Amino acid sequence: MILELKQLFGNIFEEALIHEIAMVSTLREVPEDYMLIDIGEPIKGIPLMIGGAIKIYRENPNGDELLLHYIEEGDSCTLTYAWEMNASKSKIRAISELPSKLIMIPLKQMELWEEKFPSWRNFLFRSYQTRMDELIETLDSLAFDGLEKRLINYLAEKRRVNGKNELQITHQNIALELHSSRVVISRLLKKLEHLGKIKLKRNEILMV
DNA sequence: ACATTAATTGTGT
DNA sequence: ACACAATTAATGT
Repeated sequence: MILELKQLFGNIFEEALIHEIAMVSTLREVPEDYMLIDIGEPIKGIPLMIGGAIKIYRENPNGDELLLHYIEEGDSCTLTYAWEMNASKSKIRAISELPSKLIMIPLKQMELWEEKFPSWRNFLFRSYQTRMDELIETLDSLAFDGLEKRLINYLAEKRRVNGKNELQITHQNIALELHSSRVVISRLLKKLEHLGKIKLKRNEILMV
């Protein structure tokens, strides 16, 4: 685990911190499509992403979900940290998009580190900031963009995260993640296909 | 190989 | 949004 930590965080964290992290944390590897935490579950710790990608969802009381953003290697889920203080129940759902590797840090240690290691405070702060920026971005998109633009963004982001042009996904799934309906997504995708932006197959979308 | 069923996608109203 | 048709994949016999 020290190896992975040094690789990704060697420049950010001091040696002593890396060792402390390695002492108290556990390395987890999860397959694709694995739910790491669901809404309402108690938060056990904060993840440091080593590899892969995780989708973060929000859900309303009716059970409608909405994809908020991804976290990727080098990221942490600082949102969790922000509200872990008061309520220790998760307000989000996290599902792996790819097979992923992550280090789970128990909550207890983290407060100590804030005092002890400036680099840790820094990391939290920076991570927090980028996360907020991302959230604002998706919020803007929700508020001001039409569904078509959101769909295009979604596809582009998915291609980037997966690193390939063939996206294995059903229209129904896209509809759920964007909080739309299947029919609407199908129609928009068809339109995009006619525009030559994508090619549609069953269970797969080819980005051009 | 064939029939049946379920899941996914396309289209009209 | 709803209903239905068409297509494709999965499963059993």
